[in-house]
Amino acid sequence: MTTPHLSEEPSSRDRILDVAEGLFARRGYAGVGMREVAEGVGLGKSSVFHHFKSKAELYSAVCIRILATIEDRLVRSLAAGGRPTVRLERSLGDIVDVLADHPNYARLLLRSMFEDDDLPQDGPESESVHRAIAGITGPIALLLKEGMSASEFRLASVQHVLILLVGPLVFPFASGEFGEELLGRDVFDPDQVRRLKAELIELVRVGLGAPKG
Amino acid sequence: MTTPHLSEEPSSRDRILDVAEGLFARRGYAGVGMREVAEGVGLGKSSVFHHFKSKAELYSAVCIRILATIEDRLVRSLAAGGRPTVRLERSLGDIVDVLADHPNYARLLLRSMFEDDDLPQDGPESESVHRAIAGITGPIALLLKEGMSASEFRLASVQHVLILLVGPLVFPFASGEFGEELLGRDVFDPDQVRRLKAELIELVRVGLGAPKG
DNA sequence: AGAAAATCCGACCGGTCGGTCGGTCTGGCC
DNA sequence: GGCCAGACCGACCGACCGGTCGGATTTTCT
Repeated sequence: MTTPHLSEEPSSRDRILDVAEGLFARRGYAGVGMREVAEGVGLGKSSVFHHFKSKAELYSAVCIRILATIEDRLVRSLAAGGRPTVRLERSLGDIVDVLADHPNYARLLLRSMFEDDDLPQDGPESESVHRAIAGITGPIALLLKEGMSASEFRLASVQHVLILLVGPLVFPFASGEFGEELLGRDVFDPDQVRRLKAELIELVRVGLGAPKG
Repeated sequence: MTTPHLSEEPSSRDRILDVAEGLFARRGYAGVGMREVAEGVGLGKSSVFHHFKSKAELYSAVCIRILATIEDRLVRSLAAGGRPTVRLERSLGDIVDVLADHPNYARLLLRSMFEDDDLPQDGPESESVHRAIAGITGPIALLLKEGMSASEFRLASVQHVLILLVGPLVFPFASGEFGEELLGRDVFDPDQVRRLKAELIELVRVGLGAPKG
């Protein structure tokens, strides 16, 4: 890999990831051709295969980069301390910020959850994806459990609440036309993001029976 | 179309829809070939094109059938009367039942929300899909508004709450491996469905500040 | 300078894609 | 009988698919 000459434009590898991320988010794994990715970057198709040895590997790399970004933000958000209610609200808000800052993320993540079928089932990169997911869900599960133990949240099944939380967190930013039609505005409009975030946090806070954070 | 000789097995058209529904749900629009659909039904590819003049039309037909099923159930559920809280809980529960009874539905619906891109943007069948969606979201929005006016629900932005509700309703049943790993059990296991439904309704009821229904 | 390594490319491969075509077979109708 | 409409099929089309290959070009190291 060529060393980027100090604060230069991103490497070809990163630009491939950027283009692929957008395309996979819009059209899904099967709907995107490597030729298309290459043209988007301004390279020949063979050059893309030089950086990623298969389409599946490229897809995994895109997913992993997204998951790592979210996990990183989540870890920092949780480490900032506070009561469970405070930490939960801050975490949810921060994840919303990440999703709102990167319009591709929510779609791609949702897609990736049910596109296991046409991907290498047990490759080494699939392992990385699983670890990254666990790195996100794990801490949140712990947080929920802690909050319930401390009687900040009402008692409930942690796993079921967790799987219920993913939906409202991710879906709005993946909903595209649907959400736009429902809100009458672009979902990624800063004002809509703000209101969506507020309503989400309020719904979760009240829904878990937590005190005002 | 051959007249089905009174209470006979489903027509070829319906069997094509059944097969296509499963395939589209598992692998998405671009990931499914018409040849594959035909083989699944036991017909030649040309025969499938005889019943649906294009792949896009077949996809739309599958979506419309699903949306119609849900809308039908929702309308009946809402018509059964009761206070807003009661009607909302019953509606959510009934929709969960539909999604749990048809494992393809949630995935296909979620997929269809962000696969607009590679579909005929403004065809006549896209119109039908939009009407069907409006037939589902509209009544629920009304219900939310009514409940807030009657002070059964806390005041909030109806649109934002509505878009937040879609996530937890649909996502768990589309989550596949992810949900299975999180719960340790198949999401469609009757026991899991029961608990998921209960947690969802509780989360929404409490989250909207509604009294016990 | 010159070798080695990284990057890039055009041409090509077998296979599959959505879709079309001409035609067969069946059952109902006059 | 003759006729027609609908269901069905195999063969085919051009385009595109993921992936490979040999070689050209550039960068880096010594």
